[in-house]
Amino acid sequence: MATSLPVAAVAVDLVILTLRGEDLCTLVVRRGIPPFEGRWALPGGFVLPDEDLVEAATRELGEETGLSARRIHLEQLATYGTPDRDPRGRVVSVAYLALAPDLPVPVAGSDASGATWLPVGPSHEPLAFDHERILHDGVERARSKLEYTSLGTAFCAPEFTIAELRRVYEVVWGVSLDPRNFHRKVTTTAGFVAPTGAKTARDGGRPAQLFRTGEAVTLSPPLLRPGHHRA
Amino acid sequence: MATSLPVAAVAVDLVILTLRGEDLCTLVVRRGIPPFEGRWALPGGFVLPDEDLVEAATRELGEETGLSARRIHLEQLATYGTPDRDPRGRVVSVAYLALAPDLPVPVAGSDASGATWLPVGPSHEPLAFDHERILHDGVERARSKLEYTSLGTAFCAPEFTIAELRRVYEVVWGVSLDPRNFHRKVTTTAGFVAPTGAKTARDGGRPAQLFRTGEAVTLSPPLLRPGHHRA
DNA sequence: TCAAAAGTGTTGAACATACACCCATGT
DNA sequence: ACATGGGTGTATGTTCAACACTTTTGA
Repeated sequence: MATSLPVAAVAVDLVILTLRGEDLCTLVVRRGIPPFEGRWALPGGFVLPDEDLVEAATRELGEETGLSARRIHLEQLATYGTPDRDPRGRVVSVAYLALAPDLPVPVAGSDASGATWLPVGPSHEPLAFDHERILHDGVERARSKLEYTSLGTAFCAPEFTIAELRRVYEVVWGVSLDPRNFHRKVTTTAGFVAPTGAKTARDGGRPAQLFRTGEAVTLSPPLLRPGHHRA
Repeated sequence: MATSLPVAAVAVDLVILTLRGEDLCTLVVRRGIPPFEGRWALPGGFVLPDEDLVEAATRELGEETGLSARRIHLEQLATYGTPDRDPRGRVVSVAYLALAPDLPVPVAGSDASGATWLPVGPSHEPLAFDHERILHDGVERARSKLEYTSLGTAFCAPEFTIAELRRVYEVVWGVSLDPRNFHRKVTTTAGFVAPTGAKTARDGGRPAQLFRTGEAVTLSPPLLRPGHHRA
């Protein structure tokens, strides 16, 4: 290719969402070098010369969480390429969205002096670059996908109870759902969840059946109708 | 930025969808130069050094259709960056999806020896590069968005009748909808369409009210419940 | 007067929310 | 026994697909 063609550095950035306690959290790393030194940023890095985009995202995900991408839902979110978004030069960043079950405290990446789970909310300290916007888009995508797909199971451990799955929706949407109707809804929707046969009493009370993620399912009508649930 | 950072050319490609007769069509240009010389390809081009991505897409849209991006819905679709997707070198392409009303026959772009509206179907000659996949993703996105947003109006002229809007859904989804229930649904959904007060009899029979696009609306439940309609 | 398309009214079925009620376990 | 959460049954209200019917034009 001629050098006259316009070029840019291509990066991937990750919005990795998980549930911790009562909060929806995203993984952030402390920047150890300028620009934005000392600020939190989404994990990410440059795409290698012979690497596919999703490969680069998978690699970064593994480096940051220490886990293989198996079991972790990963999808392309959007691409951000405003000319001045990175003071070092033209960087086009392809953002990926990952949904993960509650993971151990992350290990620090090589170019970051620390990593943590940041609760997503109206008031966290602003992220570096345009990562605030990327995070916002990622959370919106997750909320929206939970509404009309069976993706909520991506936030759960390999085996989970219906109550644990329900908590996912309650935290992500900030609503309170009726346990009985929720149970009926997800267990009667073909392909949403698959019973393992096992039971657990880890949540107290009567032991609950354990389920695995079913096939990916599109819901019509959606699981939740906005405005029909208690905040 | 140091030259040691990985670089790629960044392009935008456009999936421009419109309705012509009974077909959903996409704009394609005949490639005048290698690679893939003589094959149909999606319109697109490289992003200029100081240009935002959406700016580049808007510019290409204007060059190809001769129309300003006003009135034409444009949204980012996805980004394609497999290392070998372009034989000339590493090209990362950000695809945009445009939905347009029936436009005049397009003008040929500067680097293309012809342009036409290609009916989207199971059997058209395959497009250049990975554009077949991009087109597929674009059509899927359009189908999906019609289901749970009021975006169908983007396929209509500035003023349209409910019957014309209904035809959009029937063609895009390949179904047959009840005119009376469809009418009720879109006219009673707040913000979907806004009456202009005018009437037209251009479709024959009793004159129909004319409407304009309303605010963008998210539908819950969706406009169509799969499996509830005739093919 | 007839054909064609717009638009309204109505009804039976499907579905969702709310909640009464019973089940199975730990303490 | 009782507290805790799991899970089923059921009534009441809403929404929807189907279609009978009226309205308004052109031929």
